[in-house]
Amino acid sequence: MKLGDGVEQAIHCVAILAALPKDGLLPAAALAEFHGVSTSYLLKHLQTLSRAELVQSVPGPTGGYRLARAPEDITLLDIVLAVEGPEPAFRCKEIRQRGPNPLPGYMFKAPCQINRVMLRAEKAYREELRQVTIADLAAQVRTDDTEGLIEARGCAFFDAAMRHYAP
Amino acid sequence: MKLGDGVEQAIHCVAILAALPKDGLLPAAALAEFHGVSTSYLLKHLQTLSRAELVQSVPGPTGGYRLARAPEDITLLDIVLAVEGPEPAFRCKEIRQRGPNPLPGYMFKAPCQINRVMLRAEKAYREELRQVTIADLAAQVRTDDTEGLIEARGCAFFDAAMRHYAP
DNA sequence: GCTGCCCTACTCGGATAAAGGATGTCCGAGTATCTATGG
DNA sequence: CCATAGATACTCGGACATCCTTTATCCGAGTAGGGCAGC
Repeated sequence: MKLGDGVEQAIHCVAILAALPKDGLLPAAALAEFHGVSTSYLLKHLQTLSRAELVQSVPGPTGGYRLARAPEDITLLDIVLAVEGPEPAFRCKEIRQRGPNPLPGYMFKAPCQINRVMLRAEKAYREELRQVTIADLAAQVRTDDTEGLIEARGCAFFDAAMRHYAP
Repeated sequence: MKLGDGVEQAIHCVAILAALPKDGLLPAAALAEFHGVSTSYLLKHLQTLSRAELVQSVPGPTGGYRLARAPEDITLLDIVLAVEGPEPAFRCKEIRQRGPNPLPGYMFKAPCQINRVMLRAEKAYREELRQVTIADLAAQVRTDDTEGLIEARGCAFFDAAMRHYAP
């Protein structure tokens, strides 16, 4: 039961991308430097997000990353599943069917109770994440940032690194 | 986001232990054979459960494992936390505070929104597991096992391997 | 002076090494049973 | 015949290799912009 650091990085990056204007564009190197993490490693996760069609990659010298959808349409669950993989954390190996003298398989047509409960718990977990969008997150940050300092830092950063997307 | 196989093994073992009589006792080798898993590896997890005081270990030639509490007092959450560790799956590294020109720490007295949401989701996950006891699980299995075949297999197995606990 | 072409430099993308944790194995400490011996 | 002491064999417990997933890195493919030559 451990989530990789990539999840946190990915979420923060998507949140940053959501904060810049419609045609904004940020290269991976800038995102990595801003968060103080390894560029090449962050690229890996950004590529994953790109394959999941959460962010869009623009190649070329003035390229970078931008959101592929509106912030309201990206949930935390989308990001977590993209980075960590969609399969559930608990995977029933059906060890109840193994052992020296296993009963025939049709005896176990009812799903393993343990598996059911574990998946139900995981469903609750995902449901919580599904209800939070990147837009919600941004709104919360704006509420907390009463003095506007965090936003100011972001603007300074954008000025230095941001590019414009010309479709 | 991946749970080790040890979790499944541990839960099944606790469920088996809950099914035998009050003074019943099963050695780890028997549990491993019944589930078709590595004995030494299962021992590792049984020791963990023992340290968490979910099961009780009895040394000696007629020793083995038994439950340390009533099945009603053991939840799935207890087992999962014992095996996987109590710390949350998502650990906020506060990368928002890192980077080239970080703002002073007091700016971030409000907890990271991302962290808050992730922990809330995990709380929901744990709450689901907390509400299911080993006794509930056993009751469900009995309901599904209309023909009593699974129970019969269990009895045959117990006859061969079970010992009695003399306090 | 303007236009078109080529070269360069910077971006993302996937394939490739290194590290950490999970998995699997081994040997040591302890105890109830069995055996043998003495009363 | 009974009790007791010792040896034995089987149990759990923790320390030790091994493997695989995760983490981190590097080099290659592609593209927009700038420079240069030609018109």
